[in-house]
This record gives sequence, structure tokens and C-alpha cells, in this order.
Amino acid sequence: MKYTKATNYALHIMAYFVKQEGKDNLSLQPLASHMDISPTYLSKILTQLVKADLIQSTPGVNGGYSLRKPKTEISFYDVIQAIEGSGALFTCEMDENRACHIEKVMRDAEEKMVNHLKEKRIYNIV
Amino acid sequence: MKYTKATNYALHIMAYFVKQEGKDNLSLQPLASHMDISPTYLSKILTQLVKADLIQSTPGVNGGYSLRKPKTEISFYDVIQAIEGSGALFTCEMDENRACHIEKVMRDAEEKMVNHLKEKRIYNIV
DNA sequence: TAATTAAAGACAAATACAGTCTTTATTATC
DNA sequence: GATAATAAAGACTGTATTTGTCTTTAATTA
Ligand code: SF4
Ligand code: SF4
Repeated sequence: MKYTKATNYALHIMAYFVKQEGKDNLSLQPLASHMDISPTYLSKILTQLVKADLIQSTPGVNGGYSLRKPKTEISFYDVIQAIEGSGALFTCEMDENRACHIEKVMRDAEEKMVNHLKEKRIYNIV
Repeated sequence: MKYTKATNYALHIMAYFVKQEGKDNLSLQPLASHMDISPTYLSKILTQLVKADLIQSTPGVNGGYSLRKPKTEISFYDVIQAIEGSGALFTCEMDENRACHIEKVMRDAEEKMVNHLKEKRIYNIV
């Protein structure tokens, strides 16, 4: 179990957006060379961030990407969830057993991690 | 990112050992039918648990597996680590940068989860 | 020695992840 | 309206990880 590379990229991308806040739209090509990722792959990650409402995109001339929300409102968790999805880390088939103590321990543990990731904002670290 | 099925199996297996504490060695075949896993696959999981010193194995007639430590000393984390390994969930290539704040947030978050998993013992939930 | 058990390792299948390529849709400018 | 610049979508491929099987070897007991 590891975070995906896409999550790593996404965090770095968002950190860059937070740094550049207020500037013009950033378009794919310059971003790709700055981040040293292929433009098409970067595009897929950016699209996921757009769908999660963390950034917005505008097509056409002078288009590109920019932050959607105030930078102070973007947590690590927001970014991670945009890429990794929102399912629990631990699941089992015979689910819907609310009395299961194994699941409870695992979910409580995950929640501790998640809470920390919700507290920390990207702008805290740029 | 998800916990592997093997981790799920391992937790259930260890819970079973804790329940059966004090009884004779459990051998592969009966364990496999109780857990409803194929014996050879189960064997691989058990071998990992043996290597992590959570259970011990004895070959030969009347051999099998049994707990290695007092049941009160076996945490969720012990079991999970035996299967998932001990590497951090979040890593990046250009590592060894101790000043990196992204890594710090991610590791601190993971630590919160890990601490909870270290506190909780398998015998707490059987 | 024979029977019973676990360990090791080669192998195969399925799934998830990483990344590329091509086509389509949207917007701005001329 | 045509053209250029941009993002979005989706098919596709390669690689890595996970899950699982099969066969052989080693250890122990009787
Ligand atoms: S005991 Fe809990 S974790 Fe195990 S299979 Fe049932 S619901 Fe899932
Ligand atoms: S900034 Fe931190 S997380 Fe990013 S590549 Fe450098 S060390 Fe890794």
C-alpha cells in the first residue's frame, strides 16, 4: 500500500498553483516543463483536480488553469482525495456489518490520518 | 491506495489464533478450511507472520502454528506491518531532503494512523 | 524409514498504475 | 465565419503489484 505517484504530482502541482496565486492562467505546456512531466499525463491529473473543484480551466487562447478557491481553504486531504478517491483504505467483502471491530479499528486509525491531512493546508508549506 | 487482501486475511487469522490461544498447534489444512482460503496461499501469509515473529511454526507430525507472544502484546500494527512492510506510505525520489514540508505533513499524518494501530491489540476485539 | 507437516520458489492470472496517442470540444482573435 | 490555442475525453499500451497455483525441498515425529 502506497500513495500513487499521481498524488505526489498533484501535491506538487497544487503547491505551485498556490505559489503563483493571482497570476494569469497557467497553461499546460509551461506547467509540464516546469514540473517535468509529459503534457498529456499532466493533463489527466489536472482534469481530476478540476473535477474536484480545486482548480478551474478555461479553454481557448489565453486559457489554462487557475485556483478555484482561496488558497487558505485547500487542504492536503482535498488534493489527495481528488486523486485517490474517497473509499476507505480497509474494506472487506462481507460488509455492512456495523458491529465489526476489525473494521472499526481500521477506520478509526484512518480517520486520525485524515484529520491531520484536513488540518494542514497547502499554503502552510509553500 | 488500499490495504491488500493479504492484510485483511492476516488480521482475521491472528484474531483466530488469539481466540484459540492455549490450544494445540493449528495446522495448515484445518486453518485453511476454517478461513476459506486455499492452503498454499494461506501458507504464504503464515510464513510472513512467522518471519515477523508473531507466530511460530513447527514442521512434522503434530506440527503447525501457534502464537509466539502473549496475546496482549500483539497490536494491529504488528500484523499489518508483517504483511505491508515498513516503508512510508508517501515517498518521493529526490529524497533525503529533511527540510521538505510536503513529506513532513504526509509522514506526520501517517504517524497518527500508525499510533492508533499500535495502541489497539487484537485481543481487544475478539 | 515413512508419514506429516511447513518453507521456498517458479510460475501464471488478474488487477491497478503510469503513461502515450489521437480525436473532439470550447474559447478568443482576426 | 475561419483559424489558432487551449483543455477534455477516450482508446490504447506497457509496467508493476497483487493474488493465487503448483511443485519441490526441508524438518520433525513416530
Ligand atoms: S469480521 Fe469484520 S472485517 Fe472480518 S469479514 Fe466480517 S465485517 Fe469484514
Ligand atoms: S519537495 Fe519534498 S516531496 Fe517534493 S520532491 Fe522534494 S523532497 Fe520530495
